[in-house]
Amino acid sequence: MPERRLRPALYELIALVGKALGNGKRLELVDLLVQRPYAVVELAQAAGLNVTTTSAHLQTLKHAGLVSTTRDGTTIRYRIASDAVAALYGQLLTVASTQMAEVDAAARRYLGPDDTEEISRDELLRRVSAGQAIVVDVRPSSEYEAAHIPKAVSIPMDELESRLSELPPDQEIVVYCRGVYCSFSHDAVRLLNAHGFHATRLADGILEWQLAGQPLSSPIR
Amino acid sequence: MPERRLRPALYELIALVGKALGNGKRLELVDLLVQRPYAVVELAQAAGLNVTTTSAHLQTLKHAGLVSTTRDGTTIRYRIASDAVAALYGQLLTVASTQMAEVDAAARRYLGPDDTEEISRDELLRRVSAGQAIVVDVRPSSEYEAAHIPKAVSIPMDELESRLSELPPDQEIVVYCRGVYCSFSHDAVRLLNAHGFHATRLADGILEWQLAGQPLSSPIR
DNA sequence: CGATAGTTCCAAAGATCTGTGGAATAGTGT
DNA sequence: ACACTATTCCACAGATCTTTGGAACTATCG
Repeated sequence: MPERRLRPALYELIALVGKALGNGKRLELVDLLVQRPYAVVELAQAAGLNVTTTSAHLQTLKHAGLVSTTRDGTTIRYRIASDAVAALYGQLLTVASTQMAEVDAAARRYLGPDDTEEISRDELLRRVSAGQAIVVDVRPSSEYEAAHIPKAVSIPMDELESRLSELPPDQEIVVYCRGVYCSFSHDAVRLLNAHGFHATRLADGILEWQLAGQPLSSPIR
Repeated sequence: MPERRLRPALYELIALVGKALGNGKRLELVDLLVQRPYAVVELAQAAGLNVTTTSAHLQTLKHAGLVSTTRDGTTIRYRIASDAVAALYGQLLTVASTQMAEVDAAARRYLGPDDTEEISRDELLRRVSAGQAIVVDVRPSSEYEAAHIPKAVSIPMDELESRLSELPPDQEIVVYCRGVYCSFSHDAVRLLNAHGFHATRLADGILEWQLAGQPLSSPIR
């Protein structure tokens, strides 16, 4: 049994998955791809990278089995390879936020002051089914179209200020976005409350919603 | 809002967790630490590394929040930081094995031919409670002592051949070890069957058993 | 208090990773 | 076939990671 050589080789291969998750820019890409399939140029712009670099990162993710591709004419669309990958990413975020104090500190800096009220998934469901609250999805509309929380309406963050009149002034508004570290929902709650609405936000986002096995609405399914 | 700089910083911090999982030797260390707390010298020997390198890897894991330490006299014992970390490692193995064909191939090379019968966790429980089978834990006895499947007996792999007389020749024997990629159980089944026993193995190991929420026996708990 | 065992710190060499322009490739539409 | 768009391949410079001996710490024990 020549296992003295085979075991390190096996673990080195598994480590490719870890390596793929070991770069901030790649995590930003995964963060987007968990929401919906994206083309390379879109990802490059969203992550603030040039296209060549983005392509290289995507190759890394692909070799690690985390994403897959489909050709659509001249563009190539990358998507998350399976639900197991989304679960892995979610678990990575969980570990990072619970085990690393620095992550928590950086998250607070990024998301802003702790001045917004958050509610749990169950609480959201409860308030919505009681007719107490309406749910607003502040992600880009393309992500809303890919999948969203049932009954949520789509008002992308960058349109929110100009579409305030569509919202009820006397009903609670629950906003949500991509995940725990998505800043849209924090910003949205601040904006809404500044305009006299009663807004709260889902504590995490649609990633965690999905991983918890909650139902989603999506066009084809 | 200067989030243009804060978001990359946040993801770069989270990526430390990925980086920590992005090295084969560190994964081998995590694989051991999931079983029980270990001292640095023990880990160095088990992973085939010199102590300095092992210490450096452990620092990396610690900074990523994956392991924690306790001092015990002059030795420092490393342990997995939380169940969430074990779950993350388990999910990493799941993704690697389901999404990367090369991992599967390397696993087959390492674990040997596909000549051993495997059974599921539920099947193990069924056969044991029906009195059909006995369960043998072939991990090192120290790991058995830390936690094991209820009713399992401990016969470490390197003692198995000399302790065959302790086993019932006419009853099914189910062996298990650390996890999916642990070779002990495969080798044990081959050895037992070669000596005329009827042996099968648990498809994965105690890591997956624990992550599935199955009960464990351990001295203090 | 000096000797010892276990661990970490330090510095340096070699390997690997990251980001970048420029060139190459693969479909689309004219 | 040609121009055009989206993506990937290539090569290189700069940064980061890995491994290793040797020195420095820290708790224990005689």
